[in-house]
Amino acid sequence: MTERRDKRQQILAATLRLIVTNGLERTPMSAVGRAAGVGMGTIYHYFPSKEELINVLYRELKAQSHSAMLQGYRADAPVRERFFCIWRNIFHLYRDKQDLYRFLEQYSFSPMITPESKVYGDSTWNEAHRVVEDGLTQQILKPLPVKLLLRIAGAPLFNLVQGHIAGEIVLDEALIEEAVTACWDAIKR
Amino acid sequence: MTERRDKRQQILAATLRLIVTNGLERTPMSAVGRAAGVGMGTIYHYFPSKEELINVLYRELKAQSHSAMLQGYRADAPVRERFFCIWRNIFHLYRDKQDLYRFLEQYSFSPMITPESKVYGDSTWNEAHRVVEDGLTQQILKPLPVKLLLRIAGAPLFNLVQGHIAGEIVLDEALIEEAVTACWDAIKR
Amino acid sequence: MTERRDKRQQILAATLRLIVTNGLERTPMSAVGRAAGVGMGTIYHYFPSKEELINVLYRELKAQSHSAMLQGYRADAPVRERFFCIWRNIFHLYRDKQDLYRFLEQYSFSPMITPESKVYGDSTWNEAHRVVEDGLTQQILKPLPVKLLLRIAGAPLFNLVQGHIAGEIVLDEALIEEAVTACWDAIKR
Amino acid sequence: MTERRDKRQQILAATLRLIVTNGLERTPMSAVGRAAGVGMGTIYHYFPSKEELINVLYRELKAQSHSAMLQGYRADAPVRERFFCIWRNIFHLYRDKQDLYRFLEQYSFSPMITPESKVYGDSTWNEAHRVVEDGLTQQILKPLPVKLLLRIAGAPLFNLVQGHIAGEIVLDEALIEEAVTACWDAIKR
DNA sequence: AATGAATGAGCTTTCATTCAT
DNA sequence: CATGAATGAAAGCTCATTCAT
Repeated sequence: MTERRDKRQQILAATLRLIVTNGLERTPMSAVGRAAGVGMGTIYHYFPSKEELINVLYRELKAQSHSAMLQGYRADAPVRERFFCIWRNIFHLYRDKQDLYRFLEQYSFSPMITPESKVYGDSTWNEAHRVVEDGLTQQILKPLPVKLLLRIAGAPLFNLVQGHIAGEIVLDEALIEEAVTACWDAIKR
Repeated sequence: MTERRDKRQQILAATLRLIVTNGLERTPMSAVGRAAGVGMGTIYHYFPSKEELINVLYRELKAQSHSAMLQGYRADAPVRERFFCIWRNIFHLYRDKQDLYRFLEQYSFSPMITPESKVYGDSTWNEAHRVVEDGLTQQILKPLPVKLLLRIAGAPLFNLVQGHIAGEIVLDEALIEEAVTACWDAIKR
Repeated sequence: MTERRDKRQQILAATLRLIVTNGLERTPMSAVGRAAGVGMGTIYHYFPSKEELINVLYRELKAQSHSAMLQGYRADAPVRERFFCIWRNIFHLYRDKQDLYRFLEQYSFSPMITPESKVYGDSTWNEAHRVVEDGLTQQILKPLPVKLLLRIAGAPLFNLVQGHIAGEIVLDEALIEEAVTACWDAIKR
Repeated sequence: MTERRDKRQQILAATLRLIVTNGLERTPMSAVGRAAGVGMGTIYHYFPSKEELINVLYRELKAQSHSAMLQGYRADAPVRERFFCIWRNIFHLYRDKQDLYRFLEQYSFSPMITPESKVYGDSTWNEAHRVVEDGLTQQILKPLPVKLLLRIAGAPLFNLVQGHIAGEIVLDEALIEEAVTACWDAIKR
């Protein structure tokens, strides 16, 4: 039983590693098997196809983002504090788990990710969504569509980590604080 | 010959169309030929390989962004006005040429785009870079690294158009104005 | 598994047969697969590329020549007898395994045969080399460089089999005896 | 008119050069055109196909061999002298025109050379044939089939030049003399 | 006569998936 | 459960040949 989960996890971990390194189409299933230390056919016991393997990986990473996002989160705190908590968490997550970040960055919009997975992925943002709604209700934020506010404030999360990976900037605690503040400033009244 | 340029342009146009529709790896060269109305081998008269074709396309689209970006731009205008001009232009461009937008969105970080092409693309931002520098000098903007400011204010350009394409929001003139304002608010003092 | 070696051998045999019949460049890998009774992809389990397949074949045939060459060979026999033994063996081998002969004849100097394979092949001549050296030491042979003597005496091995295949001459035992004598006469004092 | 012959010759020369360097199948007609300084289509004014081009080249080189072979040849000289003259000439020719040598070595038995060309090529040896016949009549040579004698004595012509090109031996005048003697010894009574 | 852009059949090679062991 | 040899469709690319100019 733990064996089973182990193999499954090994396969997922190997897939993530290989894909961010070599790209989706340059990662044959045989290479995944080799890197995971299992036979190629074994992968097909856990995942019916490469596409499904990728989609499962996508959803697991999204779930990981989701729980990381809510570390130390208190639903009863003021809007601004909740916003800062989530944004900080995401910055830390992406900065520290670059494989996760790179995968989501590159494949979130790939045709290989099915609409179902995308919908699932969107739900990751449920809590952020709620924060923004509350901010609107309390008239703390600009009176614009929620989706718009979320995108405006959320976009830099990806973009800045990219700058970090590229070596353009160094996302230390101080800079993350400035960045979150900027995100907040963008949408606050 | 205009003929010559025609064929080249037909190939590039067909490539763009097919790739944003089906994805890079599901766009065989034979399909490009068919869609462009030329023989498959003809593509190889104009581009030495699929990789180079993609990179040329990338660079041409970047160049297109660059010139669109500076429509109606006056270098002697105040910083805020220059910022608004560029940001508005990009929003319009991406919103109205969704193929261009989608391509850059999906493949800017693909391993198929060479580092040379990426560097080429970066120069597109020269003018935006200058605007931010001027803003810093005049103490209009937050005292943070230029690269950071650019990424914070630039990230929504992509992200919002995505929302527009997904049908989540409608990027009309009013909303673009709000969005540019939000971008500005994120980095202004 | 004997299975494994079987498939490998089937592929090599089919390759040899097809190449001597149709030529290297008119032998697609698909035809090799068909003739060997295996799928085309299977060939690539055993050989990483067409080039390597050809080189392996080349080396195996060279090794076959090598062992055939020393049938009934006695290293303590007189130089002349050792020379006759080796030369007779080669004549017989080439005459009776024309595919082997034709392959070596046509592709020994093809750019597809790598220098490494060529070096490997050369060692086949070690024993002949030794015979000639002994002949020089014993002053039975003309006082010329070993390499020169070997080439002078060795050249007809290929050329006569060619005449046999072309139907110009019939390499029966009597004629082989004459031919070996002629080779010997060419280099003896 | 001379123009015409010039272009034709340029094409043949370029073909020879490219083919011995890169191999027959890695020498596209476009490369021939480029190297010959003519358009690709022009080649087809002079030669109906690549195959015919190669065959014409083969026959021209054979003709060149033929005339080189008879330099200073006197049909009324003694057999031994005539033999030495022809053999010496061939050695010199091959040694000094290595492109010619390499081409004949590699492609004489290629399936691309038509039977007609091969027959033509064989006629190159007419005079050598006559010498051997005379040698037989005068009972100077071993009583064996002419074809056999020719091959035994002729084989080293190719093989030794190969050693020269490979750097194993240096075919200077002295060594050529020894080699011709060895060829003669092989077939003389 | 001379050109070289255009063509597409055919090549080598890859890889998701199956299945006998 | 686990394996990995076997498969063959499909990819990128080459090049002999044609033909409009």
